[in-house]
Amino acid sequence: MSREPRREQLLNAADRVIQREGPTASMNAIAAEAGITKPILYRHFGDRNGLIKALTERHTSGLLAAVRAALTEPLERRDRVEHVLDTYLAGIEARPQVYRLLTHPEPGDPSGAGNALAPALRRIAEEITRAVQSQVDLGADRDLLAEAWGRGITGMVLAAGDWWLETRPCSRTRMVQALADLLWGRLAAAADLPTAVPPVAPADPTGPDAG
Amino acid sequence: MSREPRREQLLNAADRVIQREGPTASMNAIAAEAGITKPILYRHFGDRNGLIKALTERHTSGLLAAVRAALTEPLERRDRVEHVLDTYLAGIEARPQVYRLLTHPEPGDPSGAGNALAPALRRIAEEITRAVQSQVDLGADRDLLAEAWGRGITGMVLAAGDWWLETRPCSRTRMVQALADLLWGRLAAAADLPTAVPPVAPADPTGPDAG
DNA sequence: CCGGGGTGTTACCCCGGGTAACATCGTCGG
DNA sequence: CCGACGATGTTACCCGGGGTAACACCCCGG
Repeated sequence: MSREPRREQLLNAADRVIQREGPTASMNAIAAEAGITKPILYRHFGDRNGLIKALTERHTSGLLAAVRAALTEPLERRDRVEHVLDTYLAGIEARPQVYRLLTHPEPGDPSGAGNALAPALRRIAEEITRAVQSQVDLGADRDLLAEAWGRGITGMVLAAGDWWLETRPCSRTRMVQALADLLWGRLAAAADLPTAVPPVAPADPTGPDAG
Repeated sequence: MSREPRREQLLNAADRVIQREGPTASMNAIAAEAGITKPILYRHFGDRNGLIKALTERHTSGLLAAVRAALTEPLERRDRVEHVLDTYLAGIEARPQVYRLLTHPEPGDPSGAGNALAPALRRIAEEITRAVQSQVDLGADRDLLAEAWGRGITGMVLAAGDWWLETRPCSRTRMVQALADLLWGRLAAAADLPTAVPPVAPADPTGPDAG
């Protein structure tokens, strides 16, 4: 029997374990779930990273395709942005554990690691960059701006989405609005609040240094 | 001799090692750098997390204080935002390894882990939230918006700053401008590019061939 | 019958976090 | 002076996880 079908089975098992235990699931646990032992996993995937990569590749494709589609939707720009945001949030909402796997960079990878954006997210960032470059007239700075914004927007949605998933402070729709408003310069446009604090010490209920 | 001074020495050693090897440095390595062995580290810090926490606390205080100061600078809002962005970028530029330690969540922490924002960054996010709440008139949604934006902006700067540090595509000043422009709604305000691509065909970096 | 490519196993190595048990030094109190 | 305590430090070990070596089975085509 060709190797592919088995690979799929093993990936399914890995998926189940990670769904259950999160991205820190051990190779032993995954092997056990598949009803086998470690060396087989290593035969198929080389090392843990290979397994994770194969696993993320599967899920990434879906989310990435959805985002890409949303990015080229023929809508007003604001609506299109909202659509993209909603697509991402809906994706992470649907399967949180998978989402964690995708967004959480593998710890054990010292190869120029430490990147804030995991591979899957980097690809989303690239999509955004491409979309901005091809859709928005930004003058001479277009390349720099598109790249910086691609990363920036992705990081923004990552962090905000993470918080939203954890605390669920509002509906998805409202969250989409909040983020789109930020991107739309509402922070810049809003009026100043009557400055209650001169230059020093605000009355701070929580206390600045919690020891 | 009281315990504090030794603690400081050990933290200094840990600092040196991490400066050299990055956040993945082992406890053995840190102990060796300090000229001692592991159990002493554990006596002082409980576990690796305790060590890391103590270490980050030191560095966080500096960056956090700088950001906090920048957030309350008596400037035009745009200038203040730029000042905050510049403060952060300058901070991570000065000591990249420390920055990685601060921004990279500890992998082995299963306690509600997986958060996109490491503790140090979460504190920065809180500062931003507080600043927005107290300075900007956002109407009824103020709390939700301030919280979401605090996280979002932090994540944006994290991801974009990360990319900037790695690839150095431009000066710090220019990067600050790019991010401030994004926050100022330049993405929303810019004109559409003549849509050269109907539904198919990938983006063309040499310029859209408008037919 | 043989051989190769798939399946699987047990047993092991290495390394890193974490701990137990033991030895030493200096200072304070009787 | 002596003992006790609290710090210093040590060696040696446990555990668990990634990763590998060596061996065994099973089936199919030549």
